[in-house]
Amino acid sequence: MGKLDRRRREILELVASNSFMTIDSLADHFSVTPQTIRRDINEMAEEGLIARYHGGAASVSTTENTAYQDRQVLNLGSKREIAKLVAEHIPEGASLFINIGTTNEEVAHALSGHKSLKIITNNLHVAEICAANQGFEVIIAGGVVRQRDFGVIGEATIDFINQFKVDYAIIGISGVDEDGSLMDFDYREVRVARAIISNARQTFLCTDASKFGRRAMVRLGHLSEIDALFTDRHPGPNWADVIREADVSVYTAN
Amino acid sequence: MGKLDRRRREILELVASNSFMTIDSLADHFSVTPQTIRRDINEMAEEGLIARYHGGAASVSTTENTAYQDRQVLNLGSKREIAKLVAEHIPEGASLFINIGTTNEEVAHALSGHKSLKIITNNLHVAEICAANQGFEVIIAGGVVRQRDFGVIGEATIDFINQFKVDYAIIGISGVDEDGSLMDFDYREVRVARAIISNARQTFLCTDASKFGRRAMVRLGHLSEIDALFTDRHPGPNWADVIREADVSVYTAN
DNA sequence: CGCATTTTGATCAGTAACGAAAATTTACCC
DNA sequence: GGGTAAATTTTCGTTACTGATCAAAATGCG
Repeated sequence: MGKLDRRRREILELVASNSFMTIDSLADHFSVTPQTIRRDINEMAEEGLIARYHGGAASVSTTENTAYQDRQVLNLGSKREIAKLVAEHIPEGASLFINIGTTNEEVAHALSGHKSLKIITNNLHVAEICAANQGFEVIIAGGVVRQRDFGVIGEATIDFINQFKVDYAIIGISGVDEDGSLMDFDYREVRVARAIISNARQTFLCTDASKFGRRAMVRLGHLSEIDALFTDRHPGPNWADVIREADVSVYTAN
Repeated sequence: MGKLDRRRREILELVASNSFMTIDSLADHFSVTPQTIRRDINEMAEEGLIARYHGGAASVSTTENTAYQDRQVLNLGSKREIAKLVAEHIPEGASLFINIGTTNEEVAHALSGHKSLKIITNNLHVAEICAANQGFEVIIAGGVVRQRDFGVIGEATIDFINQFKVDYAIIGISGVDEDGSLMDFDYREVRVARAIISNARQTFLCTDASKFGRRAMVRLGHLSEIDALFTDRHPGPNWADVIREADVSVYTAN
């Protein structure tokens, strides 16, 4: 194989794994001039291997995006802020459960500032994100992987979780009812969440304020079972009473 | 919510799902001038929501690159070819174990042409890839997630796997010794692999030819326990005798 | 309604990226 | 080792993108 073929193959790989590469960064990487890279990516773009743009090249998206991916970027800013706040309340060396939900995945990212944590999760993405961290011990709960959101659910999952007792449970939710009931859509997920809560010393609920008042079918529990609520802004006066009665600490991101 | 917030949120979604968007295409999409889009994406880039490039914006890769990812693109071409070959030998509706290894992840990709499969894996990436498929039932084995390669290992994993009996085991390997011994580095991983093999009706070994002769410490088993070997090219005359005696079918990608 | 603020559009000089072509180096084959 | 083709670098005029600035339009608020 010639040097040129090898380089083009590697360009393809770099573009594929970084989703976008500038001409200059590629030129640096291979110690060649930008013009050489330009010739490479122009020809590869003709073959349809990559997408050419002014200043660089991007991968041609082979996998169509899932509904989940679309949802994930929804409200990303607030989710990140909530996640940062939660991470600040988790002490070094703690053990945690983290369950399903896009906000929880942002929490996993935000926790990467920590040095040492023990994390048990039924969320494939959380496991991936945390496993990349050097000092973390990550345990994934076994069971059926749900296509919708890469959550692991089922009886085996519950049994698995019941083996552990941790300091904190990080919980997401689909909706909070007017009376403070925590609601979700899938009863199998709810059963896992209940196992998580009952095996944690403290429970943190992480959800953006838009979930307050949103309806869902299955009752997971009640605000009074939660120790702290992390959200982007206070849910509003309608909820002040319920929150006070439930004795929940509220932390807002602004 | 203002018009601006809505637009920026949609920009984020567009950039995330297309991995790269030009200024002009965004300007067209929202029927505003490029200058407006420029302002949007510059501010979003400051917040770290997207990556700004000359002529457009790309999504920020949320997971930082690991040594594993770098290894993954190594020899990608051969791995893909091997994977394609394996996928052709898996019938519709079959049940499979898939274990750790980058080649196995390519197999997971290649299987996406199938309509209906039941897949049990101790590889986080394989679970993700397969779970994206509509007709697949994916089960992840629980246990400790190894940082190196996102494999799940440990006693709990073995127990979990022993619950199942499947049609095919798709196995990767670190090295094959001169006498046909299958070798690996981590004995915990080997124990999981052994559990997988003993609970499958047929075992397929997927590995590129470079692994033949490569040394590793822990003995996983022997070629004679394998039903078929899938590789990119024949390992060479040194191995012809061992392979014949072990009664292994060899499928090469070229 | 009218004022203040925010958001958007238009202009323009400066800069970064572009392709074409010539010069140079490298690789290859006999 | 010399000749030839391929690959790469150099150079340069052209095109495309950029940020700054200011005016216009839309929006929010009392």
